[in-house]
Amino acid sequence: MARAERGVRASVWLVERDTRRGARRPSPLDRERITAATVRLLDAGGLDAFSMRRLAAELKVTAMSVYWYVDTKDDLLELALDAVYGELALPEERDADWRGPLRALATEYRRLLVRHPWLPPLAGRYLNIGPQALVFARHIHTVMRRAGLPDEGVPGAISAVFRFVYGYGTVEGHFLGRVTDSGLTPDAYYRQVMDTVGEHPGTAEAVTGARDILAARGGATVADMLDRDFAFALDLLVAGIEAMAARARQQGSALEP
Amino acid sequence: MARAERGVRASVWLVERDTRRGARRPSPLDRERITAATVRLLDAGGLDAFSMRRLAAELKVTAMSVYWYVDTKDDLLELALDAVYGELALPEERDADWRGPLRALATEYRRLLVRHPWLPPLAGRYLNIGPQALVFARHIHTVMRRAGLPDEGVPGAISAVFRFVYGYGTVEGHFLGRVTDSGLTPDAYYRQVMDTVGEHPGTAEAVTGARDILAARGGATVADMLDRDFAFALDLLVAGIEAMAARARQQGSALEP
DNA sequence: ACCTGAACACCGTTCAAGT
DNA sequence: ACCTGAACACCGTTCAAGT
Repeated sequence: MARAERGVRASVWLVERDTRRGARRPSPLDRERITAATVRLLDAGGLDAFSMRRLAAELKVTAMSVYWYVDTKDDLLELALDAVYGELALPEERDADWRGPLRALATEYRRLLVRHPWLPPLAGRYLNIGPQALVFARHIHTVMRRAGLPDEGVPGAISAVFRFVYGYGTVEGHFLGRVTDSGLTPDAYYRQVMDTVGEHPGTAEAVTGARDILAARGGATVADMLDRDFAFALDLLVAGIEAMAARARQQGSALEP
Repeated sequence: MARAERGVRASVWLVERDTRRGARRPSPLDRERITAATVRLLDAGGLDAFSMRRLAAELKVTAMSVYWYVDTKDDLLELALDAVYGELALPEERDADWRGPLRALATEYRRLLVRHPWLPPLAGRYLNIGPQALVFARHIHTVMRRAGLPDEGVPGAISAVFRFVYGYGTVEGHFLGRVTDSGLTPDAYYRQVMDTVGEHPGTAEAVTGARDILAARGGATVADMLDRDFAFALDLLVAGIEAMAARARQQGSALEP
């Protein structure tokens, strides 16, 4: 594999690739196949359980063969990271309004993060400049620029929405992962954690509030709660964008003679 | 160390502790000292570089001594996680308005995440029911309940604000970590990444937009940009909360005769 | 009660060697 | 051009043994 010679090695996506693959024989290995196997293993076992050796075993190959196609484990994870961005169903770019597409992007991103709980740590770790990530970023920019915000406000508004979704999806994904590990239903697991926390002297006080909230919501499932909170937060963010856009319009017109 | 006998082992904070420490002699080891050393090592080298063996070396003790005080590495990380929540300077709870305290909590949390870039992955991984985390959570609830939102909206609004801060601080912390690794100033690093990305065929197109944004902001430093975007997002969120509260008031009065 | 040493089953990665 | 095997310097954790 060609190696970057100079400067900071910032990402897989910034090193030239040899074009030497002549498909000279049907090798079981290439970057796509390796990346796909990586995603499969990450989905099945999570980030901690993933190793180059396990990947090699999955590909029925010796541990070191993979290193012909990839410089380091980090590079491989960066490839897997970008690959799953390709799963996002992106809305039509020509939509007139910004609200619908923005909600669609946020919802898709949330689903992606929950489906691949290993994604958030990687998305935080690397530069996210792979082709699929860039397409996603472009969509986000296009949509947010249509919201009527001042230009300087666009990056902040994007952060408000998509850092929120990132955080929300991260925590939700971990929660559901623990649920799976426990072998219980989400609701049974939630109740069990609440009970355990409630029994413990140091933490009991903290749950009484949570219990009240739960009761006030009238027997909704955990999944319902997660959906409702997400929806409310998204409504709040859309309302916030509208308010900031209105504020900018007012200030703009106040400056005119 | 006493072990949890039944149920899902969900957290260090849910196992009874023996009260057998009689301070019978000035041992160099106890939970606090071990936790403090863990935080020190995590701050210095990050999560990946941290190991039980390195920690033991730092404490001038054999690798396995630590296991007398702590069941697993996970438990230790959970202790470190909660310990740093104790660094948060929390606002007075009796403040009349909610806006100031909410901004203060968000800003403090952002600073904490950036100061300890190993914190986000751990905060995502564990249950966050340590004593310090609970104090923080109680402050958040108290403040948000004063914003005039309907009760069912409070969890969603908390998510909107603090999942955003979580995501923002995570990415910011990683960025500044890469800056430190590069040995460059934040601005030089940022320029270098932009240049490298701009030179690369696959990614070049993506930066032209970013360059324009940068130019439109008129020579601000990277640190300024991060602060401004965060401030704008926080304004947006406060405006969103106000809008949702107003909406609830309207619907409430519309229902009256 | 607290600490140690040896051992087990793993890691990522390098490097020389095979075909 | 692609794949292998042996080796290096690590991991977290168990377990029997020391004081």
